[in-house]
Amino acid sequence: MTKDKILEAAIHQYSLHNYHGATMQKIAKEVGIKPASIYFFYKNKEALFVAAFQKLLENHFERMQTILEEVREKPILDIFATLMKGTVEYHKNNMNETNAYISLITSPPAEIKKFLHEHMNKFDAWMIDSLHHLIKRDHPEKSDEETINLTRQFILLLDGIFWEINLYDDEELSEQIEQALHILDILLGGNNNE
Amino acid sequence: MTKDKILEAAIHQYSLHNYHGATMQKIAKEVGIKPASIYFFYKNKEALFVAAFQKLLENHFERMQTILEEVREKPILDIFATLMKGTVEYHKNNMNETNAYISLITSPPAEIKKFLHEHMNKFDAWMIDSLHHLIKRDHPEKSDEETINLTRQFILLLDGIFWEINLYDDEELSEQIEQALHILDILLGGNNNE
Amino acid sequence: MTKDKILEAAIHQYSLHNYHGATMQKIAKEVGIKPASIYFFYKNKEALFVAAFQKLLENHFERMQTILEEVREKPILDIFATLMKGTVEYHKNNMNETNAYISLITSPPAEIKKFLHEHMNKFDAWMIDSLHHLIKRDHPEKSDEETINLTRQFILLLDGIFWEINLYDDEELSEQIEQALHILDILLGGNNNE
Amino acid sequence: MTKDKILEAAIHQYSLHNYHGATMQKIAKEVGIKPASIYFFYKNKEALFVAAFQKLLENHFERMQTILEEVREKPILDIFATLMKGTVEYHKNNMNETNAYISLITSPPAEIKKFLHEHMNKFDAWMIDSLHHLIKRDHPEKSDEETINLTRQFILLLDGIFWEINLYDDEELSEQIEQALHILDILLGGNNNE
DNA sequence: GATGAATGAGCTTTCATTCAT
DNA sequence: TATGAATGAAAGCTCATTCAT
Repeated sequence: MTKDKILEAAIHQYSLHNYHGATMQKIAKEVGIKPASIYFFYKNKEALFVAAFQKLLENHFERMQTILEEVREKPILDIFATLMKGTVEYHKNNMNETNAYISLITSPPAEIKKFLHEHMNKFDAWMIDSLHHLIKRDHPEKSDEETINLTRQFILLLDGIFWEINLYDDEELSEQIEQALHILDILLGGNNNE
Repeated sequence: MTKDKILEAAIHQYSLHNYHGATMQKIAKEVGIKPASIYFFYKNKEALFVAAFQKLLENHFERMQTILEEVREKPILDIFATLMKGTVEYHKNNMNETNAYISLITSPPAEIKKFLHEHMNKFDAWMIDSLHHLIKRDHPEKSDEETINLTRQFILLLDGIFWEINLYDDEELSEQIEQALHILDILLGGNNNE
Repeated sequence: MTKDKILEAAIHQYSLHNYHGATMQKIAKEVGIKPASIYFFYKNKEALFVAAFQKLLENHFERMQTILEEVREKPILDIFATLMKGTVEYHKNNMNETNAYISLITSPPAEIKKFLHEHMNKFDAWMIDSLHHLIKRDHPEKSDEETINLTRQFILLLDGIFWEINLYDDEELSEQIEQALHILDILLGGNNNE
Repeated sequence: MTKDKILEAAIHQYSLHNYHGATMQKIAKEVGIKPASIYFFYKNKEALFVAAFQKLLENHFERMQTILEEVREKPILDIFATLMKGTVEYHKNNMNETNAYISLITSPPAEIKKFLHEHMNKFDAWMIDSLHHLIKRDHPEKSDEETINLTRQFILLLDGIFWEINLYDDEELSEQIEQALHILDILLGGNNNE
């Protein structure tokens, strides 16, 4: 559908050139229509991007949910590993969308700020809740506080890896993931691996 | 000096609106001159921003060096804590410049890419080298491999905290820093909880 | 059609002020539109003028063909006279376009140079061929070499007259045309006029 | 002297880009000074170009006088030939100045029009007078009218050659000069081929 | 649904010029 | 003599948007 193609093109152009650089011209060209036609579907540029950003955030959320769903039967350390590697892999393969996501978070247009905040809260709550539950499943001996802390620590490490996607090449990044997983192993009490 | 004031205004406007939104008009207004005057000092917008980005990266480097210099006499865990808190504090107080820095790293203009890469390498090498040396000082019993791993783990946690500056409010961020320091404590064998 | 009117206005402004002085503003004003509208039809100023110059040269060619067509039944000396007078008359009445043509030939913009050269060759070949044929018609006794020389001599005299349009007023120019025709009369062997 | 160098640079830039394209910037650069410095010598751009054009015309006049001076002892047909070849050679070697001269004549800036007209009259009178005298010297049998006509015819052919400098390459131009000299030979009654 | 044609606003940039030094 | 610094004006051009078709 044209309306969706416009949305995707908008995200793509935003990832390449940011809001001011993502012109209606470029978006239209990517879709294969004329700029005037966009106005049939969206009132103006602002409305288009509000829609585009919402889609972007929903995509991101759904993707993380899918990754988690696929590994929830495995032991918790494997889940941690898969989430990290899955995140990296996805972002390496979708640098454009990732950059758009980062741009959006670091300098969100005023119109989307409220929506963005709600999204981040929802996402955070979901992640903490899901992981909390899974950790408990494998480590019923841990207290609630311990479990929550572990969740937070995982998220911290995941965020570290996420940011380093921008900084390191593949090999270095793999090493950093190993470091993260090693830390998680220790935190889970598995450092008695000997 | 006008030339420097233009550079600062360029960084500021870039942090607020990104490259396309940082117009010569706005930059000139911030300096208190007319747009045409900018061209006396810089050939064109691109040249101005190449200069601005170089300055931005150098600022960032110098600042980290300063922070480290001020705490190098303290024990290593304090150094870790100070570096993290110093980084967060600086960025919280200079959100504009931080956002400019993040923008620059996540979507660097083609002209600055080479310079950016060199900078990141230099910065990384300096950080690893400095921390390596300081860890050795306090923990001479650790092997080189252990020390290097520890350095990498610290950097990973620091990057996590850095990215979370964008996501969390002050209180949550403090908690995350605590988590990070707790992990580092464990990794240093501090609370060998046994 | 707007697109054609823009072309004509471009030629006119070029004839008045040369390339740098023929501003999009002035061209638009002459057409009765806004400058931005020109860019709907032509990519930029350069593209507009490439098109304009091509049209100018084609106009010039067609005009000369028309003049020749109208007199081809008359004796050769009359043809010579008509071509000369027709050229002068046209140029006197269209000084702007003539000046544009002269400007174009004396300092052609780089983009049109190739096209210009091809045009001049085509024009030259056509003129030599046409005249050659007509001279033969009236003077079958002349050798091919003589005919070709005569053609060249006519073109030389025509070029002299063409340049003198810029130098002399009407009366003096008429005298010079008389001189030219007198020479041609002699060259055709008609100097036994007494 | 700087003042003269500015003048020369102005002529050169004018020949390359016409009045509007000959910027103070470019002129200054060619001289090796800053644009502001030009204003010490000339009130403004217009004043500079009035001076430049006057110099250009004087140069042209002097050059023609020099050429004539060098050959005045030879027979008249040689003088004709030398004038023509000298003109072509000079212009071929100084295309820039020639183009400036042509530009000036075909579209003179309003301020110089009066001066230009006077110059052309003076130049014309000088040429007719000089040639008239030299033809008489070699052909005392010719009437005044014949001599004047011959002068005019020579000028006509010279103008034709002059214009064709723009149109033809070296070889074709040489041929056209041969044609012109052949005509002049006939007009002088030289090869009364019968 | 889609677009050709048009435009006001605003962008980057150049230009001639000024003036204190 | 010469220039560093500055600017008003205007250049070429882009952009979001409109509207009749």
